[in-house]
Amino acid sequence: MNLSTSEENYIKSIYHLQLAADTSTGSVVNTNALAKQLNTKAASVTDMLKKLKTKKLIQYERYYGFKLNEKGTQTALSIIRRHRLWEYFLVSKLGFDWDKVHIIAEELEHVSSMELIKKLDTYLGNPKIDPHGDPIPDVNGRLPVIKQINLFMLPLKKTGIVSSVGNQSPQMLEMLKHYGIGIGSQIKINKVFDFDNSLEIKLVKQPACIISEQVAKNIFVYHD
Amino acid sequence: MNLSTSEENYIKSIYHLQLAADTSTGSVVNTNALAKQLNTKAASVTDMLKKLKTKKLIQYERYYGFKLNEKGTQTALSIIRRHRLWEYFLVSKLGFDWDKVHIIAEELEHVSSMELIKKLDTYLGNPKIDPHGDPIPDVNGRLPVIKQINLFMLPLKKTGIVSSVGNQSPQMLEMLKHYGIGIGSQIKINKVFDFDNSLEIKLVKQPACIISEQVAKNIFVYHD
DNA sequence: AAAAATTTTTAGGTTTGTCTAAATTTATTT
DNA sequence: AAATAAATTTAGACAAACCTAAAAATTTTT
Repeated sequence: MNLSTSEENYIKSIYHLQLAADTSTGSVVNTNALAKQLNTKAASVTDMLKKLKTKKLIQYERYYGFKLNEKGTQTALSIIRRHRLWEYFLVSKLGFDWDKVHIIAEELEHVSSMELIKKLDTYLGNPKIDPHGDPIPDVNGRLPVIKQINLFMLPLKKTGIVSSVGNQSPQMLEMLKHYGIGIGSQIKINKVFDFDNSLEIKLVKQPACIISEQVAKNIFVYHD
Repeated sequence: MNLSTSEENYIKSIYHLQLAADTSTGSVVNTNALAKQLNTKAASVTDMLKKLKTKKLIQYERYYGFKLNEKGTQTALSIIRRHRLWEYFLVSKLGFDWDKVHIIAEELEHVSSMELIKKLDTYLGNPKIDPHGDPIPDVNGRLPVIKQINLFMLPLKKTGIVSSVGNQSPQMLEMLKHYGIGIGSQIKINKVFDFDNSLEIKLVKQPACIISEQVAKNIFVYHD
């Protein structure tokens, strides 16, 4: 099934709105919300909904709302997979800051080669979490169960892999850069100082250093 | 200047046709040739030429042919730069075979972020030649003067960097994979056996090995 | 349960990039 | 230099994706 960039954007937005939606209403999305999300007008949304219905990607009854069916959901997950893998690439390989990658990944995600995504995934080491801490769906559209915890909760001497950072202000980025902490960094807690809850941490190939409780609480690690 | 994917493809094709054209005619391109190259019809080309003229990217007088002006040429070189950097990435980092990357790079080249290309270039080590042996324009649209020579011509004990391969048949790819030779490999000639002109070569982190004259003549190296 | 407000859809247009078919212009034969 | 052929352009249409404005359906208010 070959989808246009526009169709893909609609599918992705519907997916995100469904997730955010009240499940009690059956995760049905409404036209205005989608129009707002996509920065377009309600009339345009209706046009596209008709097309997505004929392509059998959504369930849609006019005036009654709409939602992705199984095929649509799988399509959305595949697009999200591409988006998040590219974000991971941009941050971990090209050295972009977290907050700059979304717009670029938004373009890259529409490059459709299966082979490309397969090889990119392998090259990146099959990451499970993107730089914002969101899970990356696997080839089969399955979302990994993320055992992401606050660095503060990591048991002493156990290795965690930095998966995301809560505060993405330039100040925080500067500090993390200084400590050499980035997405994917292997990190261990050597000691907790009870006085102020600061932590002595150890990163691979770097001397141990101390970070404040405040910093630690903004760092999330992947830990199995 | 924000160009659509279609406009970019036209600009790129005109550039390539101009290069291939007889310079005696002033490198002027004709409508049918462009239509054929772009897999479209002459009428569509005429439509687009009008638009590219109003955007001041080409010189165009109806019935008299057309060519890129300075602005158009710079635009073309920027697109070609993106294309070739992506091809380099796909081969050297993701492990694609040379002959599979063109179609994918054709999509990636339209992702427009300047920052992305700048960082990609740095990440790849500012390559000068793409996997097909074609030069990669620099940020300012200057084409590097390529000192690409046949491996056979590389002076004994001097290091060359593999830049391209003449024969891209699966058989050749298999053989190169076996020897661990790829684009970017650092290669040295230890010895030439006069008997059959076979070469003893040495690659970084690999034991010396011997390749036939026939193989050597299909390998091109960058050497300064 | 009417009236009012909101949401959604339809109707009819616009732009981009394409097309076919016909009309022009240029080039080549004879 | 006509006649013929080839290349190019115009004219008019079409699909995709968007728009505005008006109509229809639903929901909320009174």
